[in-house]
Amino acid sequence: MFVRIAKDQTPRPNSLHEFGMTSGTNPLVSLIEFAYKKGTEIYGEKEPAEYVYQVKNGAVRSYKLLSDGRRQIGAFHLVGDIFGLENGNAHRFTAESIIETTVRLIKRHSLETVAECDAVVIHNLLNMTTKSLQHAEDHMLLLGRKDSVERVAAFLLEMDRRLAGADIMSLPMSRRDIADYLGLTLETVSRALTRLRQGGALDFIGNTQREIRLLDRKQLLAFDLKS
Amino acid sequence: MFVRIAKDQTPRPNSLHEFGMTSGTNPLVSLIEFAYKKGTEIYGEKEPAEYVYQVKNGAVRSYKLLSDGRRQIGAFHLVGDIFGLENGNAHRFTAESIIETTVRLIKRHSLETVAECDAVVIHNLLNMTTKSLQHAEDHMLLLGRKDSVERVAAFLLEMDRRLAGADIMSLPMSRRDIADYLGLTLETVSRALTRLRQGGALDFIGNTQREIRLLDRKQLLAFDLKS
DNA sequence: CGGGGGCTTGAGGCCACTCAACGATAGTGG
DNA sequence: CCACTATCGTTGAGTGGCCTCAAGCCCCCG
Repeated sequence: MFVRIAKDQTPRPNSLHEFGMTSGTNPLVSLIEFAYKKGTEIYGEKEPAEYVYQVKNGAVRSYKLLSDGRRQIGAFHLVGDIFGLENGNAHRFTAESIIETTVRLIKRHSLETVAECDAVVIHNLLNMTTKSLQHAEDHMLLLGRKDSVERVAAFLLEMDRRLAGADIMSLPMSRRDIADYLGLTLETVSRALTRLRQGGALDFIGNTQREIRLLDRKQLLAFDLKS
Repeated sequence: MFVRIAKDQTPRPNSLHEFGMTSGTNPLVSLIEFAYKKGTEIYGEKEPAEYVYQVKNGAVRSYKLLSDGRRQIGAFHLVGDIFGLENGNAHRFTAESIIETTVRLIKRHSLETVAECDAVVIHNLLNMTTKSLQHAEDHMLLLGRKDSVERVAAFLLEMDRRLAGADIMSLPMSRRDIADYLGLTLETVSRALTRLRQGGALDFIGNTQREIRLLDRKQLLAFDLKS
């Protein structure tokens, strides 16, 4: 692991911009980068929330554990996503890198300082929190009321949307991660994928099973019978 | 159904206070009351969000539906709770009164107008949204990874906490509501309650089955093995 | 080449669901 | 006051979907 100060001043997918700040607005906000090897804990549940994070490269899982080891992944954070944003003082999830991952860090304290003065910033914080809430609400419906094939279909469509673009999507997470996200076991996820493949909705590419091409989005959407 | 202007000026559990406003601060905010009979829709999913609501009396369920009728209740709103607060323009749940219910209404537009000027108000909006998010996150763990008895135990403890006080808690919602909140069927909820009763964790009071006395909170907490 | 991790597939079991019957309660109208 | 009905809750029997356990394959990597 190594730390380095962000050098590139390209104002592209920039944390400051995400929060509604221009680079010049506030020199208080320190913006550093940090790299994690695959499977490294970024922060733990109930740890004090010192930083807010943005994925620059890689992918992150946020999860809760029960004492006997059962795990529920609440969200995957992909390139560009901001995570670890807490309103209280402690993190409510454990966050781990799924693959080799680089994140941008913002000191929470400095963000709060800015937020107090700047209505735009706090407005953006509200928008981000609302987005997380919306995702959680949809996920409750999935976890409470959908069967395994419906869950996997919804997952694929979500990843297709969020991995934005590529005809073939390359999933960073394992079957176990997907299972713990969908409230299933890895075997059930595998069987659901097989059924969808046999039904012609998708196909595996390459020799690893994490590259998937969606052949029939309509069929997947048919499993996504929202309201 | 009837509408009437709120007469009582007791500044006690007052919507304005909840949003961080004193009564005198802003005369723009209209504060009216509305009464719903049992089982009445307050607003529907995807309807434009014109009002924000606070339960004065009664209880409300917020739910999403799948096209084939499967229902997931995302939250119960009890006395004092604020609901229907959206950041976007549309409601993301359908809200229905569970029993005869009186709510206070605030025009969303007027709230937004105030929020733009008042940092305290928008800060409170952020806090409320965060609270909802936290609840949803915990509920995902329940729906994804807990068995039926654990879910029912968690539900009872939540209601015990939120119905605040009374030794005997009087649940406003039916077994079906509880089931749709916990991602179970009503029969499974009933069986879980029976098991907990036979285990000595609780007891039914009266001839209706909705009045429950918790006899052994420790036993219930033992099912609530969080992290 | 051996070992380990990830994925698939099969066999069997269990927990929650489905279907059904029954009792209790509350509301309704004669 | 008493049927009559509808609603709600419990309980039982049987089913089914997902989980558990296990084996085997493939790929990567030392």
